[in-house]
Amino acid sequence: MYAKVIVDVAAARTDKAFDYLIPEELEEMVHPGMRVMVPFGPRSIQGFIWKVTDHTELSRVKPVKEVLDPTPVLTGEMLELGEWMAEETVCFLITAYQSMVPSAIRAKPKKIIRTNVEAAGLPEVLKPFFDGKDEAAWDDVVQTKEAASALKQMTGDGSMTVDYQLKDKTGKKMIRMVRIAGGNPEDEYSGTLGSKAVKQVQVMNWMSRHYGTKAVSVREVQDNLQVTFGVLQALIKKDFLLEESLESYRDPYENRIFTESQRPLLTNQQKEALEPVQNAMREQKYDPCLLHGVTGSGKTEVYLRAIEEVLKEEKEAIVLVPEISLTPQMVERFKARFGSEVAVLHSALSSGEKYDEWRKIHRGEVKVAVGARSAVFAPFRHLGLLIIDEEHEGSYKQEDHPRYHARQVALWRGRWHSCPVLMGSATPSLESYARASKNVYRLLEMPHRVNEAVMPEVEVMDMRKELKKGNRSAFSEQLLEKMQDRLEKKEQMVLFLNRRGYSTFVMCRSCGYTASCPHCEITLTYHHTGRQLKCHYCGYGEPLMQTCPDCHSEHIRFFGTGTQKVEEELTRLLPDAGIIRMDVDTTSRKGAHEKLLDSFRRGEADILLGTQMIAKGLDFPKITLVGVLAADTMLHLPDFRASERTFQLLTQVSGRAGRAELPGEVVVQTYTPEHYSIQHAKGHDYHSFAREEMAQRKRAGYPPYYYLTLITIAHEDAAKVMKTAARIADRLRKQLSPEAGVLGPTVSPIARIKDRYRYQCMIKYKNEPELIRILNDMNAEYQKEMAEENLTISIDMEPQMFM
DNA sequence: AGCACGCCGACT
DNA sequence: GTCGGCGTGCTC
Repeated sequence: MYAKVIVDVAAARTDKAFDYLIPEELEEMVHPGMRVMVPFGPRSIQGFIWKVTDHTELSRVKPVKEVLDPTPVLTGEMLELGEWMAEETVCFLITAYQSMVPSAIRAKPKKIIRTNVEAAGLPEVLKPFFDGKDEAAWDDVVQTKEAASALKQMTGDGSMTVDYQLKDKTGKKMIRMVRIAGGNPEDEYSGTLGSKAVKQVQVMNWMSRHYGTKAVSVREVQDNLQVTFGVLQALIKKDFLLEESLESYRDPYENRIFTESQRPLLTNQQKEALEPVQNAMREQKYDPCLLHGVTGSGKTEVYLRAIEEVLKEEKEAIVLVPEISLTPQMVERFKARFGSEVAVLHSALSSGEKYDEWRKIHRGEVKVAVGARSAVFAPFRHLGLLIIDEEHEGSYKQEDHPRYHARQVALWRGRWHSCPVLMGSATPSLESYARASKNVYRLLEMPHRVNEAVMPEVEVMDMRKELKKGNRSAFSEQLLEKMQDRLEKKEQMVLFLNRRGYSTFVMCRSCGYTASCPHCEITLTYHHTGRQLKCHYCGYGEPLMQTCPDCHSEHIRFFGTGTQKVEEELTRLLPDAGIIRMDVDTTSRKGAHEKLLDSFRRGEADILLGTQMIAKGLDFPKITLVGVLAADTMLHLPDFRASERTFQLLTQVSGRAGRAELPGEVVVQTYTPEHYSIQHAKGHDYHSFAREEMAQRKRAGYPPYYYLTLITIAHEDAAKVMKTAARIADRLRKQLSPEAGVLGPTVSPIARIKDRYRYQCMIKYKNEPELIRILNDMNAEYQKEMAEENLTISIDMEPQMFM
């Protein structure tokens, strides 16, 4: 028998299956999807068994060295899904498979040197590394040239051998347990143990009374009886107790009690939305559904009810949530309803925690997986439902290889398992909305808020007028008045500004010099903490200059406004207000996010000021005012989705106001109040916005009318990038059908990142069956240049970002 | 991606 | 005459 193995080397030339002989004694236990160690050239590497066959075309194959898993880590479904992903996203097969398993199981083999000579016979330079043992770590030895060359000589004449030792990168967590040895515990141990061993008698009596012969964790015994481990050790030594270890999970939510609140009654529109999903589930039918429900219409409850149905059918469900709305509040709702049936996959978990959650799913110990993008690969075998909350979110698209879109993967899995896929949003992406309009997806509408709550009043402030009045602050007069009003009433408010830092750019007023990153074609942002200018792309930072480096004038001024500057202005304008600022700079520490929100919930501050991350899912009853300080920050980005994103953002943000009894109010400040995305957001009118935006897309030839593929070429040498980009564009124009449009090459919106110049080409097409093949051929042709000259050509099918 | 093989310059 | 530089090519 032979195994076709996909080896763990992400390179074009190794992007295929390699054949290995399965030794007879392993034949029974080898299955596709397991990880194996295989010899590969002079080294030993990891790989996935892709297929098992009884023949090979090759005359000489090496045998599989070691099987790493007792059961496959990749199911048959995953193996096939990976093939599809590799094809669709133009990535290596191994890259696709790697993205489907937790990083913890990608153990890196450690190189070990074993010496076959006596310590005395070792060269002086090598002696310290062995130090009495016959093993040393390869990485340590090759640090110095002398040792490395001595090593080379020793391995050359066979007096040393190099081995690969697989060490578990993240071990399973073990709990130390003890149990009473022998068949029957006694009633009273003071006789058997003697009266001197008071503590030991106490332990034995307590254990026999409470646990009989069952195992107890050492921790529990210690906590309950206030004894040290020494006491237990003595008992183990005397064979009164047996020591055991139990494999356990790291539970990030341990010590937290989730109380099931009263299950709310469904509204009629919720029932109507739920019904087709339940039907599809019962009929075991693939059925993609787009749930368009306004903010506050109770989409989450629909999800929860649909999952209840899945569990009744003894099937499993995946719930995808955007990373930033995967808050403890969100998790709590699922944990409260489904308890220990839920696994949570979250980027903030440690790699060990992620591994544990993954294993619970893999072993079938849980039935529901809630998580961000990568949770779409949860290794369930009997999926009954996939849910994608906030379906329109761009973060469902992975921005590095493999550049998959979780929505596409979810639909693929839904088809595989013949089950419904429920995509929910208050502001569906136009791609999905267009598909729903063409009945490719089933459209489910929930146009009303629960409890008849009214949509908040949205007021649009023209900041141009404020400027004319001489108001140069970040707040319009009206907004400031309303804020003062809320402070007096002791109500809470949220201020939203999609820009962190202090100011967008720093300019010299005398000569017009602007501070920009020396490595990227981007202006530096001033951060007040540390008085530094920072690049948000490569992390470069420098202290703020006192005088202009060009003309030496002292007229350095800040332009644009970031969260830090607004915070400063707020403390000046409203000195009595308590302010909490939330952005990547204040929430980078683990748990900081939650802490800030808790504090706001408890009413310890009046104003929550933040970026993107506060736009979603926060549900605080006392918020009666939401201010969007600069609605057009994202409107003028070089991205055809700019209007859509602005509309989505404004709608999400206004959804924060007035969710409970108190009516909410929204103030949107902008320099372009007439823009349709702002006007329709004001009117809470998704359909009109969609109609107008669709017309725009049609006119300009963008999705959903056309598909896009973005090709970005980057290199240190600007001339080389230009030349290569032009050659690629020519090539594509020749090979693609005349209907396909090739735009460019043009300079990328960010012309240089980390000292590399960037050009891009865009392909627009409707139907181009040969595209994938053509792109793969192109990759193959440039592969040499990419490997040798550090040229990168990245292919992004249906990109979400154009930077 | 590694890693070895192999062919040229500056040292004992 | 050797060590070691990194170009070239392969890995079942």
